[in-house]
Amino acid sequence: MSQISVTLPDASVNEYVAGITAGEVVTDILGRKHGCVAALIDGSEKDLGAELHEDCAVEGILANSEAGLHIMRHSCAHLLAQAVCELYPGAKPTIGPAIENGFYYDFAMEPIGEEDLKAIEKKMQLLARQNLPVLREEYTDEELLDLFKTNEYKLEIINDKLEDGDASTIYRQGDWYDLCLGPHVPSTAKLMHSRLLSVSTAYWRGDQDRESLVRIYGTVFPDKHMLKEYLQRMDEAKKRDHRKLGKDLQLFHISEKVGQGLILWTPRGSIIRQELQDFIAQELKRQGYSQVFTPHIGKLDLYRTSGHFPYYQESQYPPLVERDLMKKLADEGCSCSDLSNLMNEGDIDGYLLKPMNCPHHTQIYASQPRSYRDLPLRLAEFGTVYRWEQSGEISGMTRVRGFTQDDAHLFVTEEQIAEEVLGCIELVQIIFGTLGMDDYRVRVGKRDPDSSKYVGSSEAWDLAEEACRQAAKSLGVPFIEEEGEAAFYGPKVDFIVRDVIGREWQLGTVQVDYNLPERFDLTYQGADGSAHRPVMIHRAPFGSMERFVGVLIEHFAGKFPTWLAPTQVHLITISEKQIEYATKIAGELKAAGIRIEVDSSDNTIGKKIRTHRKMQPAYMLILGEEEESNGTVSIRARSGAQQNGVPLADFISAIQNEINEKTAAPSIVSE
RNA sequence: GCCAACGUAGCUUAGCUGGUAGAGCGGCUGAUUUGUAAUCAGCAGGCCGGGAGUUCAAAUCUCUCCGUUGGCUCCA
Repeated sequence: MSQISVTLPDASVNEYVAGITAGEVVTDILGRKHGCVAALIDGSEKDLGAELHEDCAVEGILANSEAGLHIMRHSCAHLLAQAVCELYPGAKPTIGPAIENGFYYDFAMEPIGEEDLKAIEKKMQLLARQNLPVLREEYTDEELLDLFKTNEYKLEIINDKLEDGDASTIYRQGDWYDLCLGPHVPSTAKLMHSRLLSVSTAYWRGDQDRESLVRIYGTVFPDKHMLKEYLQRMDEAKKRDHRKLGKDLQLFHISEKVGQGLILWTPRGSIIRQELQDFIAQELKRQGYSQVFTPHIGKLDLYRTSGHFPYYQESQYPPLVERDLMKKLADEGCSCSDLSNLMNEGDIDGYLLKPMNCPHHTQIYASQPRSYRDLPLRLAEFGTVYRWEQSGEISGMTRVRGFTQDDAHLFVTEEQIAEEVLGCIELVQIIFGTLGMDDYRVRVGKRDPDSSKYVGSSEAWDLAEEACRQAAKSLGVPFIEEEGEAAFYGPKVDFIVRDVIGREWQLGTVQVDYNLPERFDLTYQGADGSAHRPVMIHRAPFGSMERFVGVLIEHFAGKFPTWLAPTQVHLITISEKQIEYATKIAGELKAAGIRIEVDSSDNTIGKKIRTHRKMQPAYMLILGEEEESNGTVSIRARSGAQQNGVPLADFISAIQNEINEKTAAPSIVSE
């Protein structure tokens, strides 16, 4: 019997009999309770059951490693499919990959509800307990086609693979098997700690025109404890949902009567927005921006010139057409599609709710002759724009149909691009830094080389993409470049943050645009006396006020830093005897510019604290006999920590300092 | 837009297979004057998302529209 040399993770080499399995090697080096679900053989992931016939390097993949979790999730998707197939004999499994934090599996079957998940879960547990070995089996193409002959989805996958010349294998557990490349855990017993999370639907192969399938999401962990911890974390996350907190803290409201995706900022939410706007306006002043204001609508022709009208018609509110013209067209028997054609051709004009601010800003630029000495010209506006988002996409404040961008357009010379893009990016960093948002990623969006939706010359695109890449590089944080993520008019640098449920939102964005200046024929006179074309930079550090505040609510879990808190200090009297004292203190705080609320009701102190905690003021001041006779206040922090007997003047100067410094969390009371 | 689930007072919710609504919180009114996460009592709030249908009878069944949620698709 021949021997093979197996290199171990510590670089030592062991001799084994050829044909030994990876699992046996792992057991040999780590012991029986090795906690591995698969193995790396010469760097590629394989089953523990894989036989070794040649010299190689072997390393166990621990269940609680990233790679190990991924394999478990994938295996658990199989377990789910097995359970579903046993419970619903008509169900046809399609695909079921591991995803971040879990897995899903899509089935062609009759719709099921959340309540059905329990039974499936139970079945999975049962199958896990049976400790079914998960076996890899190889078949010829013909055999594979035969094995899956009743499942047209699997057949489609197999046929695609055959076209690509790829071989495939199946994995078997008990009587059930699935087409899969693996690797998988050695037995279903590794999948005891799973949980099904939700059921929804998805299209076969993500194609709207194809069948819709039942998708079941779930997750799995190596032990009970990790599963519990994960579920608790998800639970916590749900409590932070800005849609819930927005209601509880009275920050915004969406009325069916006003319309889907249209945010009504209530007084408390408006304070946050206003503070943020003031903050950014201050930075803009420092960076040499000019404030402008432009109307909410513009002529269709403006957007024909900019290209937005033809490019993004399906995501715009329909144009407004003059009443008399409408009537005339109607009398002439003009149909809706005729009208649409007339508008497309430019034969009739109308007005559009602005989907962007840039076209308006180009007209401010063009309002007078510009010299190179005027550049860069930086025009800033909190501009409200309207986009007809698909109804199913609308959600809370993060995906809406009307929103206000903290927009600006910089008109620059080509030489100024790099520096100005950098300035924009720094602005984003200042904002994110101040708010303690450090969990973001940066993406340089480039054009998709295979698509024709882009405008402008290829040379201009190359230059612009390079400017964005350089700017992103200078950030000192990792960034990725993604093809196909550019706007139709130019490349961009996006700042993407995650919400508590793990969804990603694009917030800040900086975009280089060679296109609009061309389309609007914008020029400036150079030092050489001839006309040159400026370049436009679009940038919005928050992205939109709605989305930003939505994400911010979740980021702070409603516990805003003092400078943003809708009410900063709540005054709580112990009894009616202190009403006068509370009124006096309230007056002084207000005079100091602090946002307060006074509760002098006859509720018990416990009740009042309970009630006011919910609104998350930065501080509560407790006012009783003791405070009144000493002329002091007792400060209660959100945590419950308290500092008694503080002179009011001391508190005022401390909180003012905290507000001016935009301290990330209230910190006057030491814990 | 597509698929699915859901929609009962301001909020959270009870109401089984049809017999026209119950509660807690909040609100208001009293009593109470309180030292740190719910003082007691009383009162007022509902066209059960809108509309249509089936039925002697609909919050409960059917259809349709609106909205919400979870996904899919999309996101200048």
